[in-house]
Amino acid sequence: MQGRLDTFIEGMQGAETLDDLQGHIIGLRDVFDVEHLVYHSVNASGGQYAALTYPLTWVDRYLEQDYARVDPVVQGCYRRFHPVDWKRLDWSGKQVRDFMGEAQDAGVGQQGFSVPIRGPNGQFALFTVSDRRTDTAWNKYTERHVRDMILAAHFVNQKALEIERGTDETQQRNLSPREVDALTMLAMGYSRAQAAESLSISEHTLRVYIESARFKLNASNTTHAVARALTLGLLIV
Amino acid sequence: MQGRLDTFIEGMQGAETLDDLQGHIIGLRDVFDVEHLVYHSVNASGGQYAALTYPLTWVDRYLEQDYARVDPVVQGCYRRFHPVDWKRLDWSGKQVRDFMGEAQDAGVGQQGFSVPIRGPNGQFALFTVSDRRTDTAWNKYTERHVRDMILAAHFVNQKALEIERGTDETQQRNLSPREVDALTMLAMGYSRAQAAESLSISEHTLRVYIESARFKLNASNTTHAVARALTLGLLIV
DNA sequence: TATTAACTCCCCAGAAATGGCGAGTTCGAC
DNA sequence: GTCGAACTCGCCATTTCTGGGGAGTTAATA
Repeated sequence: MQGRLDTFIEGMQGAETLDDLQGHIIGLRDVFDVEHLVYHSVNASGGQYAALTYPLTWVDRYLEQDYARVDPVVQGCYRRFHPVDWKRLDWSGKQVRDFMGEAQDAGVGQQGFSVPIRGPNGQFALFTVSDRRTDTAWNKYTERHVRDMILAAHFVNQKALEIERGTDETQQRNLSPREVDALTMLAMGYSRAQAAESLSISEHTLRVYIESARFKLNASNTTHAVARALTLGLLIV
Repeated sequence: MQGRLDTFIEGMQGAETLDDLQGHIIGLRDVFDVEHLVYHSVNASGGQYAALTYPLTWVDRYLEQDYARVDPVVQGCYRRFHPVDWKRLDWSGKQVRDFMGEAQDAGVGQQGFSVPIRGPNGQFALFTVSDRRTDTAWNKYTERHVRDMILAAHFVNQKALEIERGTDETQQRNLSPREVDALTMLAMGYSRAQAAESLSISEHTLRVYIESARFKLNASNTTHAVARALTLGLLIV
């Protein structure tokens, strides 16, 4: 496996389009010897991109129903750092059970293992393998291959970012230190008056920072600006 | 190396305090056979934690001068996904050159290679190795060990998160679906009126959601509530 | 079935944020 | 040495939020 994965990563470097990547994902499924393999990226601008081996009808259904808001895999990985076995997630709740039922019917294996991946500007992606092995076989399988999956997740995401924006480096213009300060205070719950006092500047100056930050972030109001700054990883609250 | 890294990762699982981790970091330097090795995390609560082999005087100086705002390694990694060789970073600019001079004097090797790591809630960390090898030797070294460094970075960060908050999973407070909807709309920049229309409810109802969310999140105003929901990973914008 | 939580609706007054006007200093970079 | 970008200050009118009341319906769960 180690050798095949290395070969795969090298081979993937040639990919230049998202279609190429989709092809590699299918190849990767064989390398990992599982039934399904999914790479799904959500960037902070709301754009989604997926390369996967699930049936397309299920993908359509998933998007149409906005199942990402229910899917325990997405919700669980979003608040974890380390990869997680689907069995460890919280599957209680009516909506979730209904969702799971549908997913089973659609042919998604009952076993699954997902690796959360995060990139600059609040990018979030998932690398998932799923299968029908028994619990014991699956435990043994995942234990043996966690590291391979972490690496595969990393390189697939790196390639996807590179394809999407030409490089994996983002060209976002930075907020000035004072703009960061201002938004940080607001994110901590201070009112404008309190924030201004905290920073020892006039409330008006504070407003200038907020507005220029709003402009840079393309935000329509203060809350939006703070939200964008947070999801872009610009604030350390 | 592969074998020694595996052993290291297993050994590190026993670490229970940050001091333990510091010890492992020193051990890891030998595994990687470099002069310095640094793990530096900035968690979402603003606390910083570092485990490293640099001289402490340099660390103090770095913190005191808030050099993270200047350091091209931090700045560059912050907007990249893939690990990066220090040579590829932008070292122009007066402040940066001064900083580099000081770093050299402090004994930081001229060669360096850093892996950006991101966790839930905007956590950001760096895993860095630095050395004094020649350019060619360093290129060969980094090329051979990128994957090892990615894995080491992952597991060190996972351990650090686990130590810091007991688990790598962030705590969930249950906002109701409508509360999530409401905060999501606001985080996307909608005004209350627009959000209410989007959700097909009266503006007043929307207010009820915002206020109950504010209460649950212990937030002092709408912006704060949205910020907290985002950093708690409750919203996927 | 009982109970809890979520969901939905309405009014008013005071507090806070926004939009639009302008202006001077300092610092590093080209 | 000019240029741009960051930092700092003020006022007024308008819009938007917040805090304080109260109340009925559905859906899940114990």
